[in-house]
Amino acid sequence: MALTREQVVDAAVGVLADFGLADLSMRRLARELDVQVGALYWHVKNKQELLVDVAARLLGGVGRLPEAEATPRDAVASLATAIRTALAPVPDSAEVVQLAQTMQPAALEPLTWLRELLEEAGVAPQHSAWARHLLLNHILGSVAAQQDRSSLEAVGEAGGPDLGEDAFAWGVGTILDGLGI
Amino acid sequence: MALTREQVVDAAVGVLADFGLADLSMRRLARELDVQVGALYWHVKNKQELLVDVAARLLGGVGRLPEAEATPRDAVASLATAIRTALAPVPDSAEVVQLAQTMQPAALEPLTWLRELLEEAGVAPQHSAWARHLLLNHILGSVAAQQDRSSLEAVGEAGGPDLGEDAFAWGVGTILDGLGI
DNA sequence: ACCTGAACACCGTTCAAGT
DNA sequence: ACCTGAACACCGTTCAAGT
Repeated sequence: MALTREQVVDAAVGVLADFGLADLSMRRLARELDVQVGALYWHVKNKQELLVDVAARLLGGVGRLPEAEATPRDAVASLATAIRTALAPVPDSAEVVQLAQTMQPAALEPLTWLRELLEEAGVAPQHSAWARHLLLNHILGSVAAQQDRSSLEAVGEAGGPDLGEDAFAWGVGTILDGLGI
Repeated sequence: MALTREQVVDAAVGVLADFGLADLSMRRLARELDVQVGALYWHVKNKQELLVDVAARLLGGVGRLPEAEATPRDAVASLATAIRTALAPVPDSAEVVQLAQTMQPAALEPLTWLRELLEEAGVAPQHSAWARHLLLNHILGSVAAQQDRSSLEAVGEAGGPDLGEDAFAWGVGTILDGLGI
């Protein structure tokens, strides 16, 4: 039975989740799938395009409205937290999402919802794109910092102050305060 | 006359500034310096350590207090802007600084001043490390987004909304508002 | 349509041996 | 002290040729 693009993305997500981006090579993927490297290029144009699919898959489980929120501000905070929760357990997920977002912004739906919710919460349309970026940089930075910290700990080095859930929630609150919503 | 570590860092900064991180390889550097690859490893432990030096050099021109600022808040905003201005013209500088900051936070002095100025401006010590991260993620995200935009334009693709100086200043203001300083 | 085999043009790092 | 030469173990991508 022929290999599918789905299977290639599956394998890529698996390697990323288990070993990180440094180990996610086309050749490693080919080995994992018992196929020659060249075969992958029939299913994906190149590695970057594959990573866009990987990022989309990582965010695939993030729903638009997990539950009816009390306030529009809570809806924004809740989506930001859902995105962070989806990325947190996957090493280097922030880098992958950043790359995907640069190459194909429309492919990452939950990130576009962020802007819509911000506008619904009262952010002016001229500022909502900037506000989305502000929030997204905080989410991705928070995920990356936490992962760097745990990998340094694994090597026995100190990792600076804790940048876990508390810092994340505080940062989201600070940004939303600054936006006046 | 023998090669020096300074010259290796110089060459690395040059290649980064002119061609970007993708072209900054140890072998490319060796070619540029008319030397064999192995020679570089007498002067630097590995590529990552070299990139920490590159990042420190990029931020080396950022002074602690460019001028007496009217308010502590202005001092923070002014340092943030100076950091951004130093990084903006160098492709992939945000990635390099992020890497360096993860590996050797103390090596990047201007980034540590950020926290001090935030405390002087009234941010509580328990929050100043988080606040510094918030601001730094905005600076680096803003630099990266602007550079991605211009490289997409060079390839003839649309790059989304403008994320230049206006967006940067607005973001800094929003964060400082959120901090209540 | 889908894959193999093989090549092209690269990487970072190490290290005996030379000067 | 400082560098060369050469190797080791990798990369992403392409493409004729096979089935």
